[in-house]
Amino acid sequence: MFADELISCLREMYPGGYSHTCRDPFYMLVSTVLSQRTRDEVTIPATKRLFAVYDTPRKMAEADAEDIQALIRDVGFYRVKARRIVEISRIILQDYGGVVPNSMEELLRLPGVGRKTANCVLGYAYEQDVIAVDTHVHRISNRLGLVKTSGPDETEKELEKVVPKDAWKDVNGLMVLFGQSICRPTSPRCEECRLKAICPRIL
DNA sequence: AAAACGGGGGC
DNA sequence: GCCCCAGTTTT
Repeated sequence: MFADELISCLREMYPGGYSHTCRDPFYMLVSTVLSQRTRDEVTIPATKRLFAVYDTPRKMAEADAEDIQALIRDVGFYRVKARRIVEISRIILQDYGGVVPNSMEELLRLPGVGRKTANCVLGYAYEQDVIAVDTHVHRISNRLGLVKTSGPDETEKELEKVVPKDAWKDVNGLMVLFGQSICRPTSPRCEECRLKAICPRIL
C-alpha cells in the first residue's frame, strides 16, 4: 500500500479531520500534555474544566498546582502533569513573554514536552509541516506495512520519506481517528475496515 | 534499555 | 481482577 493512497482514503473516511476544541498554541500545548497516555474521553472534558478557570499562561503560572490537580483528577499522571503545567506556564511567561515558542528546540526545553507533544503544537497550532508520532501513528503505520520500525523517532523519519509533505500535519489526527474507531490497539475491527482487502494485518 | 508515573475503561 | 492506554523523565 502506498502512503498517498492511505492518506486519501483516510481523508474520505474523516472529511473534517480531527476536530480540535481550540488551536490556540497555549491551549494546544496544555491539552496535549494532558493527553499523554490518557484517552480523549477523559482529557477533553478535563482540559475544558481547567481552561474555564485558568485561560491564560499568566493565570496558569500563578495557580497553585494542587488547585489544578483537583480539576484534572481523572487524568492519568495528573499530579506530575499539574506541576509541569504550572512550570511550563511560568517559563512561557518569563522567558517567552507569554507566547508559546514555535521551534522544536525551544519546546523540548519545557518540562513534560517531548517530540510528540512539540510536534502537535508545531503542526496543529503553528501549521508547520511536521509528523506527530504517537502510539496510534506508530502502530498503524507498522500494521499497514507503511514502515517497519521499532520506535516513534524512527517512525517519524521513515514516514517523512513516504508521506507527501502537504499531508504531514494531518497524519496524526487522521490516524488517531482511525486508531480509535477501526484500527484499534487491541481487537481491531477488521471486518468493518474498508482497507481489509489490501491490509497485510501485521501485528 | 528499562522502570516509573497513574486513573479509567475494556474484557 | 488484570491489562492496556494521544509519552516523558529518570535510573
